[in-house]
Amino acid sequence: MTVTLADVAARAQVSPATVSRVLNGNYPVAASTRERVLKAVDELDYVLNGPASALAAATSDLVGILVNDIADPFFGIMAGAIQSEIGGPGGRAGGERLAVVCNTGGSPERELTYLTLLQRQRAAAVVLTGGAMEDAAHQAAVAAKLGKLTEAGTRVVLCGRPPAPRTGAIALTFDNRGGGRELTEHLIGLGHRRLGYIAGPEERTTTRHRLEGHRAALAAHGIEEDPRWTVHGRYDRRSGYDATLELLRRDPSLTGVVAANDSVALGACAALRESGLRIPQDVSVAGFDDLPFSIDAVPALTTVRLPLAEAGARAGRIAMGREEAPSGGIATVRGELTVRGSSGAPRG
Amino acid sequence: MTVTLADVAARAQVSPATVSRVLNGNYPVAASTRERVLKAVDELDYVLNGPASALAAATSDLVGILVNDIADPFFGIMAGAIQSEIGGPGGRAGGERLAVVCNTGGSPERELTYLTLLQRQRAAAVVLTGGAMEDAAHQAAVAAKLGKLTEAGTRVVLCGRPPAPRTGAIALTFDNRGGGRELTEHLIGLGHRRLGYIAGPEERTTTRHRLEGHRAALAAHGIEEDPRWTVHGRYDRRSGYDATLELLRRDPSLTGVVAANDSVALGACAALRESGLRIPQDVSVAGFDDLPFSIDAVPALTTVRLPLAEAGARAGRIAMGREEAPSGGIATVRGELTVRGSSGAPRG
DNA sequence: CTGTTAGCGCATTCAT
DNA sequence: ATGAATGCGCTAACAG
Repeated sequence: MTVTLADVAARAQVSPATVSRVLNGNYPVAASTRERVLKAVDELDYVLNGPASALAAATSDLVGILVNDIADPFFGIMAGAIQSEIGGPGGRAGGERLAVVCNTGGSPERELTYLTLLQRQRAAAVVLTGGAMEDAAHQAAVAAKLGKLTEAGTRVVLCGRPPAPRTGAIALTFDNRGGGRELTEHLIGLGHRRLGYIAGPEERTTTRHRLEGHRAALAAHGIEEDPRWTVHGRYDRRSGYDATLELLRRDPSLTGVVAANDSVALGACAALRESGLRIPQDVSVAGFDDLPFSIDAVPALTTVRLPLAEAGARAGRIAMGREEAPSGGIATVRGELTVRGSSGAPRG
Repeated sequence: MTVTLADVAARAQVSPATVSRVLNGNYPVAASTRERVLKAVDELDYVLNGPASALAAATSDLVGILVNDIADPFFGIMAGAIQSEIGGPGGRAGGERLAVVCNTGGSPERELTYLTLLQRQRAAAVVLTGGAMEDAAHQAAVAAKLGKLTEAGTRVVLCGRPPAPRTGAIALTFDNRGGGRELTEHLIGLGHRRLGYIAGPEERTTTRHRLEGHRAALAAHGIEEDPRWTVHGRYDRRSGYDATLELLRRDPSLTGVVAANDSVALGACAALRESGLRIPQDVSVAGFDDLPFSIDAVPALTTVRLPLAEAGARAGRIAMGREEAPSGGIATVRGELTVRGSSGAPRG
């Protein structure tokens, strides 16, 4: 019923081994026989059995990419760049790898389960993107899992994620702290002294680092922070909207709102506008990431541009062994302060 | 070196068969022995070999989701919904399926290659999202491939894509034509007679259907279309920006711009604004899809809301056999006209 | 350059 | 309820 390699061999009048060799292309085969084999493959409409092949060769062509939220372009852009370098269909790499993205939805359990599933499949490589959860138990579990993966020969790369020491994983981490600091310093430079901060979910490295950068800037300029000025939420628009209303309620005298990311900033803008406040005349707004839509906000968002596509591409190349890993296994990717219309001098 | 099922069996003092049975859970096993086995699994830190398992069982737990552009939330939202229903980690389905999304980048070759790769892996199901390429040869090739997949027992579901007759694939198609028509009728109702249209890439079903709806509306109201009023581009912001400038150059008297989707509409807004035109007082703008950011445009975008998450979830359930397929294997999902501030009466 | 031989690790009959 | 035996389809030595 289902066509096997043996069928192809019979039709091409060669041994199964020869068929395997022409299919894998990593062994010398006479041009004439190769053609005969290819012809038989075509005629029989044969497709290689992936599991059988993986079992026999003890390796697979699966490459996993883990993302926290596939609906968020932040991850989509990275994932797309990684995938294009993995070389799957149409990629430059030639080999036909199955680059697949797995959506954890920000859930620790799912992250771990996906890692196990990928381990099961004997994945060739795994790339984890975005911030990590800060729960100690979970971090330990992930680290253990990553250690096992690298030990088993799976290349593991972290992209936009803090390093995982002693796991063998290569890390390309974003300088969220530095970016956050630079951004807030920009606002302080404009004269702001009363800044609200809409943070991401607690227990996330990205959230913490960006917030730390913000606070470092305030401290460096002798500005004492009011506890009312910080609100935690999710990384989405709605969260920014709600949090901004809350901030306004707590302290109407704020002259600026710094958001965890661009989506949150967009929600903040909406809330301010609906509250009858002008941006930036009454309140300045800043985001983070510089996603494509940020330039279309009105006014355009001041933000920190993260080279998501570049970082993803590099992570993909490293995962494929086509680029050398950074020395020490860790490289820091910096963001670039991008000033646009949403930030200006404070009122009054 | 690597732990196998046999090792577990030895440690638990049972036969390999028994270990297999407790792991798969679809066979009666005494509670006491089950515990012993599980304990051994835990102690040895055993992970099932996916390829071996798939080979022996002749089925795999892989489910593929094909998207045209993973960086576009249009696809991200659908993919996320599909994945959550597939039941992978944390999904409601219980089973541990590896739901993976593959990014074709809109390339026909990649689409085909991914399909082949998934076929190789003996995927349990495949969901194809978004519009299809209209190249006849490619469509035939895809149809043939889908036929083989369903024939081999892989469930194939099309989500937001036209039906593929005689392939055994279930289709949940979006009513792009109806949505496009309704949208343009809304503008005509406001008094518009000179409407520019920024279409997506040619040779894409989505592009054609939306454009056909637009033209049907014009025809129904006796409006003759000027060939200068239609421009083709990509489904992104930049394309909308460029196309709008081009439209303005060709005919400055246009009173409205209808865009292929929301991202394009955002670019159109930017171009209009930079040209000193007010929205909607000077020119009305409309998008399609109602992606999350559309409500944050200034003014908020008039668009057609597509229930992406709902459709994706349904597609996922059908792919898992947890929901009955629509009668005839085809269901049409309608969009909903969503009027917001970007559309108004024409000037003058 | 090509054929032969032996498993890869597991799921499944068939027994018991 | 459990064990023993067989083979899934392929690749990797090893010969020649």
